[in-house]
Amino acid sequence: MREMVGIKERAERQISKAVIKRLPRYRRYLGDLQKKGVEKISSKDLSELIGYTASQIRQDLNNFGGFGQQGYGYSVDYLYEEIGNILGLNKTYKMVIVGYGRLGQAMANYITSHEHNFKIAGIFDVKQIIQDVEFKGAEILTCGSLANFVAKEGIDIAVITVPAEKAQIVADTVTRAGIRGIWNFTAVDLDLPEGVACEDVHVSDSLHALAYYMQDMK
Amino acid sequence: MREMVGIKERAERQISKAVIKRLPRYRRYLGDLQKKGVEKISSKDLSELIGYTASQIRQDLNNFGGFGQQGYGYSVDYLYEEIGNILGLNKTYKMVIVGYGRLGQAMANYITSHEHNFKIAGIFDVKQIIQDVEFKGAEILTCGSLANFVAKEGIDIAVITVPAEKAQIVADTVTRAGIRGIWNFTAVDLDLPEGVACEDVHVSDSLHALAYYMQDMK
DNA sequence: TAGATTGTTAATCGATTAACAATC
DNA sequence: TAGATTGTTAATCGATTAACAATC
Repeated sequence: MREMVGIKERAERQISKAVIKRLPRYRRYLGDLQKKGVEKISSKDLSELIGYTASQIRQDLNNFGGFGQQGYGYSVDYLYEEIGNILGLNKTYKMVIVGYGRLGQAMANYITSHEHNFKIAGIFDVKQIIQDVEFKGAEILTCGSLANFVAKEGIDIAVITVPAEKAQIVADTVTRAGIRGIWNFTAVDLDLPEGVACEDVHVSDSLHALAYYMQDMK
Repeated sequence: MREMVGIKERAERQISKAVIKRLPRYRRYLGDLQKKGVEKISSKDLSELIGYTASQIRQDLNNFGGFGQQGYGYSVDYLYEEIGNILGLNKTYKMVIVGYGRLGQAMANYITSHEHNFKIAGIFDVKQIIQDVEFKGAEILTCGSLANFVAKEGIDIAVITVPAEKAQIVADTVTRAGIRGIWNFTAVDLDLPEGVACEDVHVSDSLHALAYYMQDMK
């Protein structure tokens, strides 16, 4: 009886943000190893590579299951795959990019060439863009049709690369249209309803942290 | 005697990354309040705005000094300024952008229009770029002249927006030329000597974390 | 089998929150 | 002055590290 409570608690205990932030990094290093043809790795060796303690690596992974084998280590292929599954990278996601300035273009490029689980279904901008009217199969449309497009096409993620002042209104629009995730590149913390996931890429905050650490240096 | 040890320890104790990451965010909210003409704010009210506990806000700030006034709260102007000082935003920084693809262009735009403490002194790319030969006063040059430029101009920060494969070699180049900080946009963890600060903007990791949180939702 | 290395529990460390005396 | 709110100490909570039994 006590054991069952323990198991239940584990299953329901929600994983801390710190752990989740480390998962893509593990996966990245495993991908590199894979490319080098490495077949297995121990938490100790991975630790030296990635810079977390072996203990932390094992703890992190065991939040989700036992992926290793005693006396052997972890299969690189298998662990790469499993971390992908944990992250939800066994699915594909339909995206819209909202704001097709240089940053929007950069992200469109990046996603199509490097993130094969993420498909750009549409690109939106206030301006009707003349040249480059289609981006590798994705339509480029004006913002007026955004809500409709998201709802009709069942878009999962909106990439917000508009000027900061327009970020919230875009978020409201896509939220009402049923978006499930927002990838926010503006220097604004969006106000979102429950059930909409959001990841912020606050470049400004990052730059200011860099300035801080540069002082420390000298 | 015991007290002095206490004081010394405080002065030398290094502030945790978690605290530093929150500082730009505090400053951002204070900037917003400033624009709205708000003159003072209590840790309680700031807490409601920003989503950290009042206790945490006071703890964070008191790592660096007592910026408030009992019974009153914090002066918005003064605290904004002080956090800027803590972050090192009372100085200006000379930058180079290395890699002038769409992402490099986006960051050049962003920095010149929003980050007035950061000056782009030069932009570098493998290709000799014909049109747009100068970017608001910054020269656009080929990578061959990068090392020389960094050393001669006394560049503080290199913004690395090249393809991942070239990130480390660029880092080595600017490091040898005496750079003090690197703002890294590639999906690579750079190997850097002591004394060079680095901030990573790993968009891929961010996107994969988003995928994770979307599962949770539904 | 013996050696290696995991999975997991226990110990430690650090960060967050609570509480309250100091003081504006 | 009385009320408000900080600065700071103490308590709590959570995350990381250490240790080791399980086991391949």
